[in-house]
Amino acid sequence: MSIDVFLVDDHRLFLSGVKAELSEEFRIVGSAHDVDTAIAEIRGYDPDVVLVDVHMPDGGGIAVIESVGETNPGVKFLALSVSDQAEDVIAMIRAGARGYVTKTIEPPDLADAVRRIHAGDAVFSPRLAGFVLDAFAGAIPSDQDPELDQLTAREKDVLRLIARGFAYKQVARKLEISIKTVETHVSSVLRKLQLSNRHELARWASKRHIV
Amino acid sequence: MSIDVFLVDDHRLFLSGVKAELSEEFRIVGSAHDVDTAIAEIRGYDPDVVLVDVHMPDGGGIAVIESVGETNPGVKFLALSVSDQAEDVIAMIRAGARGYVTKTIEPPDLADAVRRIHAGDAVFSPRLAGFVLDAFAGAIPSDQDPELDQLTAREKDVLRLIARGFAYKQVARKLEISIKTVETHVSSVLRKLQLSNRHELARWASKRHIV
DNA sequence: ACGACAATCGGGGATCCCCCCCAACGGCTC
DNA sequence: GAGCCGTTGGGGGGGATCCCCGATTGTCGT
Repeated sequence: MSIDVFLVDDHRLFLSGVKAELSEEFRIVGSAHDVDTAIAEIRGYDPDVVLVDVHMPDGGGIAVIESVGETNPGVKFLALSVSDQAEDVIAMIRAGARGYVTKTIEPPDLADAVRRIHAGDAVFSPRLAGFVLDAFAGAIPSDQDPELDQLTAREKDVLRLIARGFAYKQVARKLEISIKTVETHVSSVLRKLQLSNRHELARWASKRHIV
Repeated sequence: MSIDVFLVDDHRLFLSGVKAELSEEFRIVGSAHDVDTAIAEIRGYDPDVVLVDVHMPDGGGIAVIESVGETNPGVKFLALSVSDQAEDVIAMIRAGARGYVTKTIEPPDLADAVRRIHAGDAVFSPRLAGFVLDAFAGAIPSDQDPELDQLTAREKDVLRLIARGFAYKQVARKLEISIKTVETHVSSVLRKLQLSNRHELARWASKRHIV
């Protein structure tokens, strides 16, 4: 029941270092130092976990994750990089990586990370954890705004549609009421929320993720 | 150099179970089974890690995390709950928890989680990891949209201001150009992005986090 | 030198948005 | 029943937006 691990890194020295450190505990089924052979070999071996470098020629780790992900959805990826840049982390997670650790990691911690990735965990270096948490927290505010409570049900209906960019006429048609009624509701909403026009209203709504 | 842990759970049986399992490895400096005493005692003990239940009377874990977070920013929180509902996870992370695990966790894994939380890691149950990753991936698209490349520099300037809710007149004043020029740019942008009016444009921009 | 294009500006007109005024109906509370 | 409020609708006016037409300047590449 050992875990099959595949390594991808364009620095061969680093590759052999990782291999040496992990081979005691895991079965290293293979390794590659460029994107194309990595994709081909991972498809063949179908390992449990792939450690993949972020920055490589010909597309980097993203290309590997996206290509393999389509054919071998069971393979889990752990990004391993010198970079702790937000955009790199985001890009890898978007591509489908289940974790991201920097190369400053200690060998025992890396082994632990591989185990956790295989168990289904998400793994991030301590420094990146806070960043990921912040982004996650900002992702879906969604809580009840007390300001929304001052609005009546119908006003909220109108607000939602206005926030989506519909013209008064379209809102009227969707709610099956007259344009004049839509105007009345919008006026009430603007007054209650202390806004001056529908553009500010749309902005107010988008900031609150009311869509 | 042992880790000081404080426990908060309104179920005393569960509380003593956790205490029994963790007391070998960690120093359990105290525990509480309601929100108010939890807040008071955590402030006094200033532990390294607090295990806190999500659902409790008088505000639940959120109240504990938010109150203590203001006075003792060094305290790290691990949410421990029977619920794996997305809204619970989001609420706790927003409050300031550094991790969230379900109570189905095995004792050794819980001990491991406490260690990782203390080390600065973010910890999530395997089932929650995918959810958190998805939310994170959606949080900041931010990558280069190929559609943005069709726009000229000036058009993007105008787009940014329109997206912020400014009227043409205000955009004109800010960019020190005529209203007519603003209209021309907006028209080009609308045509290139296949949108029909400035409201859809504002929405298009807000979805892409162009602000 | 010529064409292509970005950026600037304008006229005119159709439509949309915003804000006043107003009023009717139903439901609720006092 | 009288009053309050939500929801519905209307008139009219002034400003904002959108699209059609046009134009000039400057830069860049062939």
